[in-house]
Amino acid sequence: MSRSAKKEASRDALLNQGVSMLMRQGYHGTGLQEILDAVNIPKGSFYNYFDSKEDFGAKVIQHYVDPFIAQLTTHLRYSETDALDAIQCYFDELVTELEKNDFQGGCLLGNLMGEIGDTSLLCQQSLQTAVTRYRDLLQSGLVKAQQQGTVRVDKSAGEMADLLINAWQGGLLRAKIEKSSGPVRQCCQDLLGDFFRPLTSASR
Amino acid sequence: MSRSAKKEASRDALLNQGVSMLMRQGYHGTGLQEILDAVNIPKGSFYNYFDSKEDFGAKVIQHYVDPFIAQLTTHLRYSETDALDAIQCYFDELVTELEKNDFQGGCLLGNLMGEIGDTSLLCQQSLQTAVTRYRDLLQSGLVKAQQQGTVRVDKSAGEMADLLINAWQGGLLRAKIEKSSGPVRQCCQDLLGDFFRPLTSASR
DNA sequence: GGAAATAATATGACCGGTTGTCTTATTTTG
DNA sequence: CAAAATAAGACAACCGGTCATATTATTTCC
Repeated sequence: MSRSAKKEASRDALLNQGVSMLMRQGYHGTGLQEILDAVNIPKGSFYNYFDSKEDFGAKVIQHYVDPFIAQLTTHLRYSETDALDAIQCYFDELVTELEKNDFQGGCLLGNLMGEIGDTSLLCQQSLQTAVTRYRDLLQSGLVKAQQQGTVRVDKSAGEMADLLINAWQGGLLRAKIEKSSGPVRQCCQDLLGDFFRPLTSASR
Repeated sequence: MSRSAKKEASRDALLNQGVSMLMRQGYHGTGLQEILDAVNIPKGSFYNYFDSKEDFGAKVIQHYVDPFIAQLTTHLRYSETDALDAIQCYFDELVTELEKNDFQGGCLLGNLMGEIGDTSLLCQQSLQTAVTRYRDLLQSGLVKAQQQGTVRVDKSAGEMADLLINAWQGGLLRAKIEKSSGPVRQCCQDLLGDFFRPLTSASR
């Protein structure tokens, strides 16, 4: 294994561990030592990979959101006929994952927005771009669904994407303290299954 | 001033300061020393008022939510004819307050749910009861609005209360990192001004 | 090609500061 | 004066960050 590849592997291990620990214990609730121990990397090496804890946090945020972007992208790609269904399937997967983890953690973006959203400028910017990336992808999916006639067109896809993300975030917080997937399930049902639907003569 | 009244005053000062600092800097991001200094109470005295930092956090949560309950209750009381309007006015006030604070802090409940929602059982329970109190009050307002015919009846008031709270929480997080009241305004408009409205022949 | 010199990287002890908590001492009260 | 409330300060543990040193890699020279 080449030198730079090994370095990249260590970086990745730190980021992965960072995602899981920051999500569960928060930014200030997680020490660097704790993360480094978990992946067996010496303390002194940390600053070979990242400039500071704050920089690390910002990188962890980007690392966290990548798989979600990929997952949603996949769903959207292989479901050209029914984008709304693709979105629903995607969120169903998230719910399943959440249940598997006993509702721990929730969403790193939401947690960090609340904790350090206005104390760390670096992380704030990282959170902004992460959320925007996610939002824009969701918007593109909703645009497709609009074109397919499964989603109402009298509201902009962007507006609906925002609402869905916001309600999902809030639902995740509730799910976390109630230890139940009820809140997130209901939120998806209310929006994707009702509010976003086009008005037909038979509806409601 | 009686002895117990003075003690109560110190307790209150600590709780008020706790609300403001925990909201802005988070639970782990705020030290007891910092809070105590701000209200000029010696460090050694802290444990005369609270059992531990965790206990303090739980009490701060309850202390935080009280004014919101009172504020919403007032709006609902003095607006027997239009409960939906009362709810809208209430949220408008919240938006104004948020703008006045330059979008800092957000909601203590949301922030702490994310940060310590599944690491501190004590705070988790406190968060649960606080959110439930708030939700139930909002639900009662929506029931009134349903009876007044301004809110659709084919969805339960509880379901809508949950959705509103969740979307509001998410919107607050977005507002915080975008430094804009857009997200929360839009969220209120989408739900109170559209989704919750009864279906009339002229709508949409 | 092999040895010596040089550069680059990895590391763990250590820094000043702060954490939450507790024991001990002082002050206040009835 | 006894009892209870309050304050002081010590405590060990931990924080993020630094740095001299040890290890490894690369280049230079014969």
